[in-house]
Amino acid sequence: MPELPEVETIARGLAKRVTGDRIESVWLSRKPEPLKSSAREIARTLEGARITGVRRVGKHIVFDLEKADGGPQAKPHQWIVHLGMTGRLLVAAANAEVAKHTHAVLQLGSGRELRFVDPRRFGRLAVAHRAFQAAGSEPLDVGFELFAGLFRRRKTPIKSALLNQKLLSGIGNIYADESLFRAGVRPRRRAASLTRAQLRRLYDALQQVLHEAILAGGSSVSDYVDADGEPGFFQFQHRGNQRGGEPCLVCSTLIQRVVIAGRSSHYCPKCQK
DNA sequence: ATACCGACCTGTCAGC
DNA sequence: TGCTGACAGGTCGGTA
Repeated sequence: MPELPEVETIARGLAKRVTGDRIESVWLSRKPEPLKSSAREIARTLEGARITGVRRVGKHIVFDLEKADGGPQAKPHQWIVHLGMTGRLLVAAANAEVAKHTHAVLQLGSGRELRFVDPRRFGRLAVAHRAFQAAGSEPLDVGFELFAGLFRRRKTPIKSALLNQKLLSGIGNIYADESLFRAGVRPRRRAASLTRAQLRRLYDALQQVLHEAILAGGSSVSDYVDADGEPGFFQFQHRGNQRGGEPCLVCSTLIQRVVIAGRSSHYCPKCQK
């Protein structure tokens, strides 16, 4: 589900709830484990650590950890969570029912639990011991010149380029379509064929869309925390991303649905060139 | 080196 | 009600 604005919202919510808490113990499910690091390595890193912060890097959630052993010079420890399509992180009372498809449970010093639930198992857990970095540029930090340079001489459709995490980290199907709609650019256009003016519009649209979505709390982040507090359910207004066959909200032309790089893509044939 | 495409999983929903 | 097939906001590895 989650793209940059959703992950940002989730990370902020978690930061508020678990920063300062200590991880007493860790349970990881057997089965085909959705782990990038070994279960032993994850457990060893997390157990006994204090969570000093939670932040977003690309589509990853990074928990910064402090271990009792190291002084200020100690190497960093981080728990990295990628939610995939259906992953969720829940802060729950220890006695709350454990949801189906729960793959990890962290018992916290506060008596609560941090749980990772992921029905489809596209999510990934890992630990990192050096500053974790995304593969591509951070969409909210990248300047226009760098942004434009990413697409130079690239023959792939602009939609594919936007989804390529090695170029920009954090954009997914929804926000790619939405920013292309606002910029008036068809998703199949070869990336290198965009004019400078179109790149400018795409850049501005992307910034605008991401900021709006973060302000709205993500597109459809529903109850990512159960237990204590704010439900965090918002609906972001998509202008472009209607279903295929529905009329464009701007010009009433029927929205087309095509498949690009295996992902369904919606665009208005009249508004987008 | 680059770019498609299927595979990885489970759940949901429309249509019959 | 139950079955089938299409689809879901993501990534990876193999292949061309």
